[in-house]
Amino acid sequence: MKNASNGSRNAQATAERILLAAQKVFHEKGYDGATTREIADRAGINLTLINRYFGSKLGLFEKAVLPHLDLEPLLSGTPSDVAQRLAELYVDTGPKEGFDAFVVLVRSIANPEAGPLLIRRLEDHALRPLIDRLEGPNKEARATLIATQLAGLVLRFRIMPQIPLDGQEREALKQRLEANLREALEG
Amino acid sequence: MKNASNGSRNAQATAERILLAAQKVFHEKGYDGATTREIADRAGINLTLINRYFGSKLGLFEKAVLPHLDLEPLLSGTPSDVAQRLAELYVDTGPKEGFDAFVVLVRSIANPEAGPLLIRRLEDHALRPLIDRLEGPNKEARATLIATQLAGLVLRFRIMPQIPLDGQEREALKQRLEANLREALEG
DNA sequence: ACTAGAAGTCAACAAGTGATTACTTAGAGA
DNA sequence: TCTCTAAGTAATCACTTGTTGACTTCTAGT
Repeated sequence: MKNASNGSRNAQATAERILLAAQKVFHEKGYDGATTREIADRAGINLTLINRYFGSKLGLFEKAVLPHLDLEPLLSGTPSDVAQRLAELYVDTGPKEGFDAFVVLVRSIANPEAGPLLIRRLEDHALRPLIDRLEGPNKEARATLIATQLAGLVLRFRIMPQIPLDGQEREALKQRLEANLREALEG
Repeated sequence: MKNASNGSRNAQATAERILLAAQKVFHEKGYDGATTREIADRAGINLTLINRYFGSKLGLFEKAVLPHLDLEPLLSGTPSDVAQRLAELYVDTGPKEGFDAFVVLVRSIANPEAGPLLIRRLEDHALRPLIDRLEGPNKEARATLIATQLAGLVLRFRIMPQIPLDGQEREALKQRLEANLREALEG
């Protein structure tokens, strides 16, 4: 058989397990706080396989995190659609589990190796698509206003969710945010 | 003489030099990236003095950074004053030198020891003063909108200043931002 | 069944980290 | 001048981290 679907000794499946574990650990601890040993333990694989399959910790980071740093999928539809979608998504007092590349960005931006990669990726796959999506004058200014607003919300609701927010206040915030976003999107 | 004003062998002056060096290094590298050795070198003092005067790296962080994490000084005046001041201050394509506690916040938020300290401090000396300053309904929602917008701007202009912004776009951004801020401040 | 090569394991290194202990030196008060 | 305490220094520990090279085990193709 050419492609072993057996559980053990499957390089592709192993690499996938490493990627998934890496996403979780990078999400929780950031680049500096994440250790290759913890990633290996959570993936249930041997430590050295990380270097074998991804070259280095940074190589793993690039494969596990960078591709998911992308705003484009959220930008389809009318300005009203987009504003509503973003407000609903980013004013989120809910779960903190799972993997969020933008959370990883904030928690890894200080690292001198991961930081520049994240900034370039953010520029190419978040700022740029946002600018290109806009019509009318001052595209960059409006895109910046939107992007910075979203970045702040990531910090507030996904990184420091410990600070509670009343349900009514949350609704009010969502409405005001949506209005601001729509205005910036429409021009 | 009771208080030596001589250059050498002055504990207070030495502690001050350590604090200043620590601010710079924490600003540039964040909590994880900053090493006590680099702080000691830049301060021109012996490594062990850090632990003698501040107990630990975290103790130094608390003394050097936390007190400066404070939004209150920027909140005096009318809503228009505040909005204009904040827009001028945070849409800043200028220097990246010096010490900015909010930059340190972002670059250190991932650390499991420094992070919680920063969040608590931010809540008490940034969010809370902002809420208390507002009048009318939905104070928390409006304060959150303002705070998150400012946080995003810190990320955009003080942490990733590598991405340039045209002067005209910068002016447009400032105007739009100021309008948004004023609206949230006034209610 | 045999075997070559892929997949996985083991032990360890080299560098760097925060922190501690014991020692030396300077300088103000007697 | 002498001395005693505070200020400063040197050496090093204990630990973690990313990474590597050599070894073992499994499995697909013959």
